[in-house]
Amino acid sequence: MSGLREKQKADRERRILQAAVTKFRADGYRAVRIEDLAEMAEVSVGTVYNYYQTKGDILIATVAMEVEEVLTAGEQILRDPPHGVSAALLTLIFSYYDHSLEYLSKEMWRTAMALAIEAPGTPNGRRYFELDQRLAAQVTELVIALQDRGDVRPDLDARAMGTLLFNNLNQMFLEFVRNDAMTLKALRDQVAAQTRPIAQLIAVS
Amino acid sequence: MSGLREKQKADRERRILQAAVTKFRADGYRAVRIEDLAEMAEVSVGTVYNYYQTKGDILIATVAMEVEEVLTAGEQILRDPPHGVSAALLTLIFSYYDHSLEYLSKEMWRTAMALAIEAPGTPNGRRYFELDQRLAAQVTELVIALQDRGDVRPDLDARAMGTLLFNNLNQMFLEFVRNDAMTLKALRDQVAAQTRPIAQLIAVS
DNA sequence: CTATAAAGATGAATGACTTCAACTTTTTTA
DNA sequence: TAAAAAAGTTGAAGTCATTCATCTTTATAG
Repeated sequence: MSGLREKQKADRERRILQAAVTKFRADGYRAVRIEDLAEMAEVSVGTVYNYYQTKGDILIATVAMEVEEVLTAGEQILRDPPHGVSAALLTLIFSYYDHSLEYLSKEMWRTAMALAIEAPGTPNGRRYFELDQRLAAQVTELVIALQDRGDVRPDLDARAMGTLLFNNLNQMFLEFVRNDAMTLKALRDQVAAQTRPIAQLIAVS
Repeated sequence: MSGLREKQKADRERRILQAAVTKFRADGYRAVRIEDLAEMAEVSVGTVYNYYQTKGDILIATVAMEVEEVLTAGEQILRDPPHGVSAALLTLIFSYYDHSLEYLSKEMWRTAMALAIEAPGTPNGRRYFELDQRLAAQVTELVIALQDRGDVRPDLDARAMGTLLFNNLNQMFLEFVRNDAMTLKALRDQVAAQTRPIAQLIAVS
């Protein structure tokens, strides 16, 4: 029970993921072949498939790491949201957006989102979706916090509103990564224009 | 200038698309090989690629036909929307949903959406998103119509609200096709729960 | 310590999309 | 009508993700 095997396994998985992060960023998802990852990680092609079901799963695993960071940043904001419904919502949303391109390219986002849609049954497809759910839950949490604080009408269905706001910001992010020419500023401005009217409507008069 | 060549080209393209509609529905997108389509359309594999850039483009072309129908059905509703903001919005949204599975399976939708995200630069990738835009515009049109009729507050930014509502219904539809177990009724109920509060907020008191 | 079993790594083989150089058909020119 | 040009078709070859029977390494049993 020395755990040698376990240690070797963990190490191989780590090396494969590390190779993926590096190569995908440098050359783009498409251009990277499994063989390239295997070579960099010093394993065989077959071994890559012992750790990840598909090439897409590897990408989603890298995206998941990034989203985890985004969620952590979101928690900070939830601890003490800015005053004003609109400001609080947009601070959270913009923090998502501002983090999004730190490690991942638009191409990587596109591919990952596409994979999560196309292969919802794979473990990492489910994982991506679960991350989405956690982001949506965070937005809902913020709405509830604003309600508790007395900024938002108490009779509002916070869950429905949180989901709606998240669906909007998520869909707008999708449009952003689809369009290489679209700037982060344009994304922010559009979402602000959509979110502010809602904020006004749900705020206590 | 007999147009024989033109006629033959149009006929081949039609035969390929027809084969795609039939085969994709019957066997599923994945299971159908380009060779199968070529065989049914009585052309060679290479010829299929003279008319469509990728296998995915063929699928998107079939989806586009369906969305065109959905848009037409939506126009009917716009001509005389039901009374009440909530009822009008949900009638339009449900008409989208009810049409969606008439010819296409969830798998086909998933694949098409994934492709449109992943390959935004291809002609049919652009085409899919143009259809999305037209659907969003239709929702916006409805909001404006309700405003003109005096059902919705005149000071509301109809464009922002229309986009937001569409983004929500689109994202919920994505969740629906991602999850094979989710029923059309569950989709309707969830979207209704999200749309009604908004409807109430934007309606004239 | 040796033998047996279990777990995991390996890479050649498979299968499907996509490409492309050669071939056919249609159109234009003379 | 015949030759030349243009347009389009063809399917074999190339590429890359994925699989699987075999081999190697690690763990366990005697």
